[in-house]
Amino acid sequence: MTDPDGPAAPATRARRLLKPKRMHEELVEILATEICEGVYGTDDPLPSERDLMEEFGVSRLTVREAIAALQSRGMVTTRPGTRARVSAPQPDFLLSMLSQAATYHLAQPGGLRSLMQVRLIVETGTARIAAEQADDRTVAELKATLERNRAAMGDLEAFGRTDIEFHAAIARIVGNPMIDAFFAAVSEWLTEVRNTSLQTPGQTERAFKAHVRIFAAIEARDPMQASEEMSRHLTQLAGVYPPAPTAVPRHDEDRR
Amino acid sequence: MTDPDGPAAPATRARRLLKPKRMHEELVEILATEICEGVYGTDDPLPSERDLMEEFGVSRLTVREAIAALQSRGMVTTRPGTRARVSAPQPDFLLSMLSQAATYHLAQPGGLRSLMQVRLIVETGTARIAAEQADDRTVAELKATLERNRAAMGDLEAFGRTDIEFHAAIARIVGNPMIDAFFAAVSEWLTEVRNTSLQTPGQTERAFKAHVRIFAAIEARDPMQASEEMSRHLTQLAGVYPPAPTAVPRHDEDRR
DNA sequence: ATTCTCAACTGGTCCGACCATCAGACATTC
DNA sequence: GAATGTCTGATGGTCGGACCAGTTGAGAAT
Repeated sequence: MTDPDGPAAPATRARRLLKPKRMHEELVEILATEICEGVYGTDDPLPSERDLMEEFGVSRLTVREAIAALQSRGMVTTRPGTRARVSAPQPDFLLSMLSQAATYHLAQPGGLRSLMQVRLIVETGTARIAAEQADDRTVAELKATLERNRAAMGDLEAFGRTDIEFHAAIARIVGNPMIDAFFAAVSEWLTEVRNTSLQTPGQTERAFKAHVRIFAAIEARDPMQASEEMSRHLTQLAGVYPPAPTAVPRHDEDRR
Repeated sequence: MTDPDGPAAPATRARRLLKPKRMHEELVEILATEICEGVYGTDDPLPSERDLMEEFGVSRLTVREAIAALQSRGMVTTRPGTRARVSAPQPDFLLSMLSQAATYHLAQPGGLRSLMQVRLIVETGTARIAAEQADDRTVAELKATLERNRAAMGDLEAFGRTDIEFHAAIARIVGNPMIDAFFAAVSEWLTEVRNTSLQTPGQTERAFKAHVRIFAAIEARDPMQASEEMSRHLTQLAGVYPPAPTAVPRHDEDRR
């Protein structure tokens, strides 16, 4: 970066085997580090493109590529006519990025099993805390989602949607944004799997009955019972989930 | 994108208030969607820059910015002389990106409390499963980490490190990569907080004793006891964690 | 004090140029 | 026939220049 004539000094043997880092990547690292260290706080503008070009002795393309990369990570926000500004992390953004990883891992052997185990841990723990912390208002809200779930029997799409709402309402009782985000993410990642499993004969009835028992335990402020009912529900659910998917056909070299 | 003469049709009032999307962002969306849909599988090359320029009628800069953005998200890998290739999600990469968000949220009021609650849920659940699934080999490994933790008494840095190892060994008993990743991430995010709390008089002794009790429960294959001892340990730990941090000074407009 | 104008700053996108790296086809050697 | 070397075309990395659209703030006008 301070030596624009080449990416590195004369290459040693070991250096030949490593991928030389692109200049814009170095600039990304520097700027990202400064952002994380608080040199630039949220909503602070970064230096202008022209200033960065001059300071680091690189072309405008290199600067723009670095800004595009930071923007792509949600670290900065760009607007025509003004400098890029540091942005606060957005949960939506992070979840969409995790989705790609999640989708990939769900396609690996054992991926769904791993996620269901994590889900079992988190949702049973959440149900327990919800039963400890529920008040009359949150119980009423949870009951409303249960009624909507009941009304959706016979309509698979609506049942799946209200199923998600029921689980999310339990998370909302706890009032922890990280748990809310986990619930939202998992329901998105499991969309296909859920739709498939709900088509199993009798599965919507079984799921609804489990919801009724979970609700009753939370209404009764019984943490152990809530945790056990949720555990039973998710264990039964895991039993009707499809086996690990097989490899999907690969795209060939031609585009279309 | 299909109309390179301008980003949009004549602006309506509502459109004036929205941020016009940059062309390279549209290209990122198209390519990211195609990657997620499996049009390009892992290790498949994307079209060349020149092909993308021609197909979408944009400049090379626009294409390069889009590729830089995808690379920054870890979705593609670039190499001079060959086309960008789709890469499998790398856990290290995702964790480092989540770290920025986590660090930000930990600095918000209630952030640490939220994380500790999630940690309580996940680590008690993990301890319970570990007690169910432990065999002689994994118990011996856990015991080894406990002995190293004991040997580190009096050396705060080493105690903190072996503390992490002890918790990670519990996760390893379960053998779920997502849980392993969660443990690794949280230990990183809590580095500062941990170092501070271990300086509380008597805290290393209390932590070590809790580890002994947790180990005894897992050795005895007692899930309920393991879960309870972990819950006690983390609850006590949360009690010595520092209060929410105050706002940090902002970077001013000048660079240095 | 408020509003308007304008110039400077800033980013968005395009084009052209040159150089380094890679991969595959073909020739040569054993 | 298999292994190795050479060369060429494809490809990416980086630079510079150009032009246009958007933003902001200082100064003028009311």
